[in-house]
Amino acid sequence: MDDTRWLSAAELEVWRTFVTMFGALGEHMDRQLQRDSAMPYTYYEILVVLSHAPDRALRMSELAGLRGSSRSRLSHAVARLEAQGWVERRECPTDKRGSIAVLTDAGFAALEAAAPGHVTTVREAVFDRLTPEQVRALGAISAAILDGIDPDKSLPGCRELG
Amino acid sequence: MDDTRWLSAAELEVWRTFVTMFGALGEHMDRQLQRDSAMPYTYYEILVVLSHAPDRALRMSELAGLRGSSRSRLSHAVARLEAQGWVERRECPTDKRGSIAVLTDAGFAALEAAAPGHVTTVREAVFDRLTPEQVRALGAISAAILDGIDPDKSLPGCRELG
DNA sequence: CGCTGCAAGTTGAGAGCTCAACTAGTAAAG
DNA sequence: CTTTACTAGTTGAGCTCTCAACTTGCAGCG
Repeated sequence: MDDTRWLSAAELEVWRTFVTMFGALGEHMDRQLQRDSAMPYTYYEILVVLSHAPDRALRMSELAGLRGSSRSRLSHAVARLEAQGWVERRECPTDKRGSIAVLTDAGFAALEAAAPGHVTTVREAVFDRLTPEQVRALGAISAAILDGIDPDKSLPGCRELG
Repeated sequence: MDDTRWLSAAELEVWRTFVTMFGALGEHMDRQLQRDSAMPYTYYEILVVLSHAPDRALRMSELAGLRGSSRSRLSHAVARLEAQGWVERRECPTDKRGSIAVLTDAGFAALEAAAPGHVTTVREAVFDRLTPEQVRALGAISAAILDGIDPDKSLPGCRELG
């Protein structure tokens, strides 16, 4: 029954540190955006993705895919963003089921206002604290873990089939 | 106005990969525990900390400190765990304001039942995917980031003040 | 003792997320 | 053209978390 491969003491310590950092960093980022720009991190990310899209518009499902978010979550989020006037929903001309989310000027302005504070927080909390080597390592480690969870979501360069 | 130190292209890519991994891993861990053991990851962690404490008991504030959780959050969580019969609340004999959370036998049993699946998930998602060197790097990186966010929470070995 | 200030913990409202239905439209097969 | 299967997206209930009060008790000072 118990063929569980438990963690070694060293692994356990790494895991505990990692998990703690995980929670603290997420909270830190979220709190900064909430405080300074009145939006949760998730919504910031939606605005970012939309702002990079052609015409600042994307179909809901594409947006969900790019963000690694569920349809339901995105639907709730966009409803909220629409109520704030940062995003608009339009009908999709080629598929009547579809919905297209468009970043409004107000949304773009909100993003522009929020970005400096956010980036500064990222820099101070992460990049300023790591050596260039560690930054590279973090990228590789993240990609490896991501690849194991959901190969579809991993960035280009994955060459394994299992 | 704009003396923001923006991220370089390389940094941005690391950040995006990291954030995506962040979200995916959290969701992955949470879903596994929710599915197999009917508890969120946060609650699992509470049970773990309690199980390691002397007499499987801790004051609320100590528990909150060890878990890096807010008092409010812990209070809600323990209320839920108490309703499930996994934790009991007792009065603190030395401080009538205080409350002591105690892990029940049922709670311990639930933890024992949940642990193998959880550890296996951690191993498969993280440790099996990284080289020993990457594991060490991850520990160092996590500690460095954690240290920057809240020095109080960082593990022993922090020797900076400024 | 009687204040004032602070710490421990709880509570309730509100926000975001998940999960499981559900609506509506597309696509493929007969 | 109808039936069936599937996809896009939304909705509502329930859960956890945050934030801001609020209650209760401790501690120090007069």
